[in-house]
Amino acid sequence: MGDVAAAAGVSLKTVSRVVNGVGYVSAETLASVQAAIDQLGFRRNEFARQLRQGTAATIGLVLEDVADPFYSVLTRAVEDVALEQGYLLLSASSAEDPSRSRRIVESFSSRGADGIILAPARGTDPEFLRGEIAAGCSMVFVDRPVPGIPADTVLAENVGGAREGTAHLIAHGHHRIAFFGDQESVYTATERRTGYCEALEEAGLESDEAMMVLAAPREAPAELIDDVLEAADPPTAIVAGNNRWSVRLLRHLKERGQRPLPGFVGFDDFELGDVLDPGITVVAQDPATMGRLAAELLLRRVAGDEAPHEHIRLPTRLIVRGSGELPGPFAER
Amino acid sequence: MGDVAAAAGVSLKTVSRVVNGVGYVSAETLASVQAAIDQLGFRRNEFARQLRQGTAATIGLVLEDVADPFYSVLTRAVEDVALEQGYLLLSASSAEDPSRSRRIVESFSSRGADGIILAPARGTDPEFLRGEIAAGCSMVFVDRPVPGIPADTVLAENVGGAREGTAHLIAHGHHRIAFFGDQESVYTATERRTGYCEALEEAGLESDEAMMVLAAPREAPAELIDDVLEAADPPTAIVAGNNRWSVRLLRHLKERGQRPLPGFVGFDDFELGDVLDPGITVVAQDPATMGRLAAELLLRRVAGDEAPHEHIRLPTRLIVRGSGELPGPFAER
DNA sequence: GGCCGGTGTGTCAACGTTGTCACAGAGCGA
DNA sequence: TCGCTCTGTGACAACGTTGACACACCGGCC
Repeated sequence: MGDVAAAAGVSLKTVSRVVNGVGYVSAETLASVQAAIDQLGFRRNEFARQLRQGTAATIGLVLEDVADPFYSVLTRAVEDVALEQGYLLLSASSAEDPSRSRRIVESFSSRGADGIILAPARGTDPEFLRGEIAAGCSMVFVDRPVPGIPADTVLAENVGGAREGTAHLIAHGHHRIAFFGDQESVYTATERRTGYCEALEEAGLESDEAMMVLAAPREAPAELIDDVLEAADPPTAIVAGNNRWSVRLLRHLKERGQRPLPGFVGFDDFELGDVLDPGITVVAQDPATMGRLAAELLLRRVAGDEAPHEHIRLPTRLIVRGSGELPGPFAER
Repeated sequence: MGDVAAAAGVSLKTVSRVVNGVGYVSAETLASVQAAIDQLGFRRNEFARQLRQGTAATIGLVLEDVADPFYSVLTRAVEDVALEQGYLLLSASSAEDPSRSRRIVESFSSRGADGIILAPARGTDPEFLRGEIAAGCSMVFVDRPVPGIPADTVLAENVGGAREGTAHLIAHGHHRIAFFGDQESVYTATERRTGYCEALEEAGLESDEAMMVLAAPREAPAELIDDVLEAADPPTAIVAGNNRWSVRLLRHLKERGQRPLPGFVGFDDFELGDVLDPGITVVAQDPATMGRLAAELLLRRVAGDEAPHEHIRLPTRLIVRGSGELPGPFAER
């Protein structure tokens, strides 16, 4: 900036005014400064600006894995909001590892993130997060909350959605329904299992531990699935607790050549679910809206909004495509 | 840092030494400084550090759309390399819009990105990129190059892969094969079409413009597809130029209830391609390796590696699953 | 004429860190 | 004893920007 000032024969401050478009600058001064800027290829040094201003117009996004379509769609929505409002977005995958997640949050926060949208990994230390918030880094939780932390949350209607999906199978004549969800320590997994159990109970059906698998879909051994499918009293229908489990199970069923196909309802939609035959009935979430709302909420906080914390529950939507309507043994006709 | 120094009764510089673990500090001084740091919850201000050091240990990643599974997997791989080497990753989707892409690159670069991995949007101004590189921001192009720019590239074997996929259909008795690819201005689209044309030519088949659609898969009207499928001399097989087109076409074929199913080979693998019936034969790329190699290459450049630019071509792999082996009218038996 | 607000420009300090230099004591070999 | 290296610490400037403040000029109004 000094060079530009010298070239244009003005003071540093005047160049600063031109660059930022604030304050009074005469037309001719402006022109000569602009010319000097263009000629020298000057670019404002953001580090110095950030240091001086104490802010970086940056937000962070930490979620389990960008390669998961649920999160990648959410990421894109956050990106769009951030770009629109002139914020830079930092993002990283926690890989569901609390220490990696913590490292990421620390690095974002020390790099001046004004706020962070966080899908907390299971086992995240609440005290740590509390400290970050106290240090001035706003937080919005998406997909999963951390109980007792003063922050906004944007979650899906996990219990209600899973209840509806399960009830849908029951209504089509299934009484013996298996549930496959993520590890017990994952919030959404237990919420959705709760919804599943509620639906069974409402229908007067007994829930059976042997019909519930809670494990990481990527790591669960195939035997775990076979144990359920080949139980003495096997299920006639399946509820998948997330899109990873849906894909895993559908692949497994195809490999087994399972016939007749069990009734199937997946939580969270996934690509090609409509193209499979039968189409896969799902309880769809809306990751794009989730991301957009979280980003807008966070940016409001960053801008100084002190209103009470919001706890948004996004409704789910049952999309009927065939697999959830395969008649069970107790179907009316 | 001043507060810590005061609390520990030492100079600023000594605190700096403790924080960075460089230089000589006596055990007891270290202990008292550490205590002061912990007590005050001190965190180094990265802005000031960056200003002083002139670097931010940051790299950027700009691609078309994180919500596209190809790019989301690539992103995850880049993330992992960056994290491993202590770099922060900035990433954003260009939405295939040159001006958005440019804005993103500028913002990354002015925020001190030491280098950028770029999947250049079609129509990206080479002069602009040249300027960024001259300004000290290393670049690695993934998926698509920008001709004439001094930078490393990591690309897929587009021509060879498409040729192999098309030849595979021909070998199974198809002589009339349609090609659906991205807009003509997209590098990979024309490369893959070239491979497709080469395979036809090698087999002594005539290529027919009416059998080639080059359009954005999201925006192409359904009639465009129907025009091809319902041509006077309709295709018996289809090559899809990317995973977006594969999904679009498979959905379209299902909606039409098209029978018999045309032979089908997709460029780039996609989730559930193996679960569909028949399984979808694809020419698979390896986005994770592409991302990893690009990130490693970029970090080497950032670290000062001045070796000649590398131009890596990642091989593709034909995965046979059924749709590409449906016999065509000229099948031998 | 004196005062005012609007316009245009410059000086200076400060943001928080780290590299350079300086200094001082201890240990040691010549 | 001198000079050397190793250890431990501090003073100070500099990174490039911007906010606070000061100043000077102009036209208009009482």
